[in-house]
Amino acid sequence: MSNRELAKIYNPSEVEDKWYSTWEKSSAFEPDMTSDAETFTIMIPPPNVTGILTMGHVLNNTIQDVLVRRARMLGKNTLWLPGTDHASIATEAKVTKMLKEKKISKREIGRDEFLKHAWEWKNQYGGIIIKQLKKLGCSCEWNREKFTMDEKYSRAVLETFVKLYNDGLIYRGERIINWDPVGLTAVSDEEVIYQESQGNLWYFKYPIKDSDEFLTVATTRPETMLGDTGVAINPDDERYQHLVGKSVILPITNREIPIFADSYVDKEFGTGCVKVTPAHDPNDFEMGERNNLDIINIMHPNATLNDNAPKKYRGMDRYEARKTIIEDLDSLGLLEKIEDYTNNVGHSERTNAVVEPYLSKQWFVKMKPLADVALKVVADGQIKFHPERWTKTYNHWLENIRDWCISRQLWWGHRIPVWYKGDEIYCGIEPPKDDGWEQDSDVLDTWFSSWLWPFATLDWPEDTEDLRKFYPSNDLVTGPDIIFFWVARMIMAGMYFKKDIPFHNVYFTGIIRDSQGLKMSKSLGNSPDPLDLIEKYGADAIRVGLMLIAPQGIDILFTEDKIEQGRNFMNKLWNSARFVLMNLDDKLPPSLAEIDKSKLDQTDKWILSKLNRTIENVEIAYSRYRINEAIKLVYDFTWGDFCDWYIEFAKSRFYGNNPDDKIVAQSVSVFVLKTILELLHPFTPFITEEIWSFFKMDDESMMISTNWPKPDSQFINDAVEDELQTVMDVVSAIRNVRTNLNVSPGKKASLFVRGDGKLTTILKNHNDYLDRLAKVERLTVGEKLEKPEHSATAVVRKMELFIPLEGLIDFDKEIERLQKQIEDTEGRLNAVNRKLGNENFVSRAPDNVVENERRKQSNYQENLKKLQENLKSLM
RNA sequence: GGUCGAUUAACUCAGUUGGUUCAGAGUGCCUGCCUUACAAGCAGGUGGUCGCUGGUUCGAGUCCAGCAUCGACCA
Repeated sequence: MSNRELAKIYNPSEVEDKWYSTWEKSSAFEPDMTSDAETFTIMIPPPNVTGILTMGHVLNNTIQDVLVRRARMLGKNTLWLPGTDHASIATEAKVTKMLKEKKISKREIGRDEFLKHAWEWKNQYGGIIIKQLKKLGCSCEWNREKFTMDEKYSRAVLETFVKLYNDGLIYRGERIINWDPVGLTAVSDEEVIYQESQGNLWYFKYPIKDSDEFLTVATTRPETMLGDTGVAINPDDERYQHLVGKSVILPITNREIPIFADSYVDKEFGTGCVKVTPAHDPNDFEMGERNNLDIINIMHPNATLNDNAPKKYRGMDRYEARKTIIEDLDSLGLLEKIEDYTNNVGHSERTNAVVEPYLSKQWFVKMKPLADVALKVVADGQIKFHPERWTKTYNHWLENIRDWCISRQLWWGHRIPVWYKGDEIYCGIEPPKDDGWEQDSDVLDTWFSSWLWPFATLDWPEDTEDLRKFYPSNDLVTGPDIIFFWVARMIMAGMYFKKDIPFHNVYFTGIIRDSQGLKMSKSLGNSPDPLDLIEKYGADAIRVGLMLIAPQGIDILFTEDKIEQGRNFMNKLWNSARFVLMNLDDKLPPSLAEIDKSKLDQTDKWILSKLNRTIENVEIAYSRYRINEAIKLVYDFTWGDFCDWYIEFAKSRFYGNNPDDKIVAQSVSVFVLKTILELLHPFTPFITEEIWSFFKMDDESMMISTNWPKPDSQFINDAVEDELQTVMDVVSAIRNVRTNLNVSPGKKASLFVRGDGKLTTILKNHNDYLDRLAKVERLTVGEKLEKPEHSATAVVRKMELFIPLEGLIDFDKEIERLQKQIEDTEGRLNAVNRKLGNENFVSRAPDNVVENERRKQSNYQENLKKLQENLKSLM
């Protein structure tokens, strides 16, 4: 114990860095490799190496830290493994931009030189977010920090590629993929974000060959008509049956293309005739395959028109070409009409460019076999989702899974381990030995490395001790927005490569929004910098403020006053500790275990009962992953029970003249405070460690490695809780009277209580407390006591309280007050009477429920009678 | 169009298995207090037909159906 006093106001910045480095120095975050204790593992969702801390990260990582710190206190061998991913597209874009500013062209310097710059950039700016997580208090095991492009990790990525290739689950194919014409790379289906936009539907007339007739097609992308190689109609469509087998002359190009029937065509949409462009639309591509159509690619990778287009259009951007083609068809008299049309346009997640469906040769993973296993382990409960409803989304995606395009036309990432020589293909971790081979120039999708995160971070495929000890992990905490990108794929990878689930529980957080309900984003500028908030309020305040409003999987509207609530709570806790400390003698009191239990005051028993009840409920909350409930319980206990009542009760004993009792009060205060610190530590690590240092005994460890409190049911005592509740109700009633009648707070009053002896004895026994908390100077009780003149009245638990306030009492106010109470009681009584008047209720509801209603009825009746009598005596 | 959420006090949100103070918390607002832990505080108070309409039930904020509004994801 230290003799220092606590400052009047808690100052977080003074203590946070101090404790963080103390923890790090003492290896508090490291697991014990010699221990046989049960392990607890969390793998951090790796933030982008280019990223900075957002409110989303704060939410997510606070939850992880809460789980991890509690597990550590529960004595588990705990590993929270941190790291970052290489974020292929984002990083490459950033580095390219940086080079451009230095007038260096990526293409000119070439791949190797570019990668040198990229690594330099990564080493210099990457991982800022890691330092920020430390500011937040995250107790990650930094010695094991991983990056998805570490040497060992990269090897794991290549290993999985080669295995999947050899197992026939990876193939190369020419398909329509989502092409990002700005990033100049393919992206997967999941990386396309659809946004509704106001467009048009253009109706074009295509002349039918050897006829004066036309056939009208509708399209949202007129420029693709240059690549049309057919026109399709539904086979059941009576209107066009006669045209099947004939052909149209494609305007502008004057190419002859067939009219054919395909059941894909929707009779109701547009005219029921569809222009078919196999090289530029996935559905058209499939129709093309079914019907042996030509494939004509009319675009360069940057979405300008290529040499397959007529000369006039070559080199035009797709939108310029669109405009020109519409004009040209119009002047040919082939533009029938234009309709407004709302369609969903796909944008690249990274560059926001409009994605072009584009025919291209790419690498794919065959997903069906992987998906089936992943479905099973969630369906049979091996992996649980919290909240559970996300399993529906998960199942739906997996049941309709499509193959995963994993090649990216980028340099920053894991280069595809495939080499070509003529028609020969070689796939292996090491390059082929002989000459003449050329490696595939593409890299792999970043998610193709992060889906291995749960085990590649433990140095798989090596059979390491870490891997044996810490896989599978326990909990994954992440946002539902990456359920497909990451969660589902990790489950697939775990089952395929490790033959075991990667984690047991998945906790899906909500998404943080601003007060308008908008998603926080850099471009909107509506996201506060968490570091500013930490600076201003302290990390603990942010953590607790956020946890209080973060129910499972529900979006969170963030405003700074939530953090203020957290800060206020920290200050309250600080001051309660300050109070306890300043009422100790020179040393810590004996521990609760050393105190003779028969010496405990009723208020001691009361707070211990409340405390143990709280611990029990906190346990239940954790078991259900109700993190917000757990913190709320501790918050309410600390503020509402310990500070508002127990400490106030204890003042009588601290300032009284019974030294033995004072020591008991000290012991209980310290015990309860320390238990609060234990319950709070996962949420507010810094302040609790700081306060702990003032109260810890010499043989006790740091807060971070103390034991998690166990509920002790022998302390739970309904009778004592009820007894103290009576006292508290009387105190509240007197305060109410005093305030309403404008009695100055310091003025002492007498109290006369008429009521049952059993109840009034309780008040007698707690006379001191009534005095201290309600300024009751003299207490008189009796079953037949006369109501003193000029007294205000209140009814509490069938007792009538009379407070003589001669000269002070304002009769009108008192009448008003009583009338209000009468009205309130009448309302309650009516409700009960209605219930009991219902014969069905009385005969069919369980006895205890009916009994309870009867008890309420008689209470209300009695109270009402007393209130009415008292009112009458005033009128 | 499909799936899943949300709708409770002026605001932001809790509310488990339908039944005990279940109609709550924080913020705001009103009144009074710098009461020797804390004004980032204390005491007291004002706020609500629990989105709408039906149904099940002795009993519905809670379960079911439909509808409305908002949102997310998917097509």
